[in-house]
Amino acid sequence: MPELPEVETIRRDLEKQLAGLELSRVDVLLPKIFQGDPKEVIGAKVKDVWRRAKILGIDFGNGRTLIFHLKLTGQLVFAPDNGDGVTLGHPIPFAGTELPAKTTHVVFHFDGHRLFFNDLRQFGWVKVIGSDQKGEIADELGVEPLSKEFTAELLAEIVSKTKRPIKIVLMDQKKIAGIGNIYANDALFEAGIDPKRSAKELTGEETKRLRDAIVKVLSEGLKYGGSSAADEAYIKPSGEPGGYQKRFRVYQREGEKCPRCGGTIKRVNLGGRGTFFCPGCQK
DNA sequence: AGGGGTACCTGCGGGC
DNA sequence: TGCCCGCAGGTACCCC
Repeated sequence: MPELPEVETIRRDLEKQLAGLELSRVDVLLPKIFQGDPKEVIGAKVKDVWRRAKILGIDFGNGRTLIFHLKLTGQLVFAPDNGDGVTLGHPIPFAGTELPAKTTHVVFHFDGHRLFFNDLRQFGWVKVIGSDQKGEIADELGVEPLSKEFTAELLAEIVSKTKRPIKIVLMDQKKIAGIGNIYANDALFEAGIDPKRSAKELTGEETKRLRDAIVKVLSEGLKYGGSSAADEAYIKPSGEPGGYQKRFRVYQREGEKCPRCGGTIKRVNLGGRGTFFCPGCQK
């Protein structure tokens, strides 16, 4: 699922691919996922591609901005336009090689290229806003974990305010922005902390370890171009998968050996979500 | 106000 | 074989 490293990978690719291109046409195939008027961005040129938490934004020269949330199964695929549609060199999850596919909900036409928004589960969305409204989105979200503002002190302050399980807190976008299930599980393993622990009970030493672990796993996710595990939809705009799934520490590794102590990785349910950890070395 | 529960949606695995 | 049920999962929204 697209979390901070996946969305940032998409952003970096799209920034190069879309630079200076003019949007000539928008096909909205599933109206409920598109909010606002697509006509407001037609004829405008791409000015900037940005990310905040798991939200991706495309600023246009006319003062309008497209924002996307990929939720669980959203995909953005950028490919040269050969007329009616696009044939990819390799199949992508839930869409195959021919685009638009059944899961394609919006098609953005640029000079000689198309950007496809696909989403199997239809939880994701696209919205047209004024570029001056970007701040309203940012204000509702917590600290960016890969920014210099994300210090051990700030994390200590965040965890001190709630008794909820630490894993739930890591995934709370209003507190820390961009961490989802994959990186929450792996960061807690890296820090040696049990995901069920009450946030406010963490010691200063544990908070420091956790801060470093979050930065480490997110940076590693980014380095490998995100995570494209089995049954996950995420791919880069080119259609290529990421590589972090090969480096999962505990995520989706129930029953396997713990890479640190050799114990067995367990799965429990926390806040309705699959939670993976090693009882042997996460205390 | 923090926190718990539920809906949104589709494909798939398990059970019979 | 094939159908049906239940489940996964990020976030918004409702309610206590």
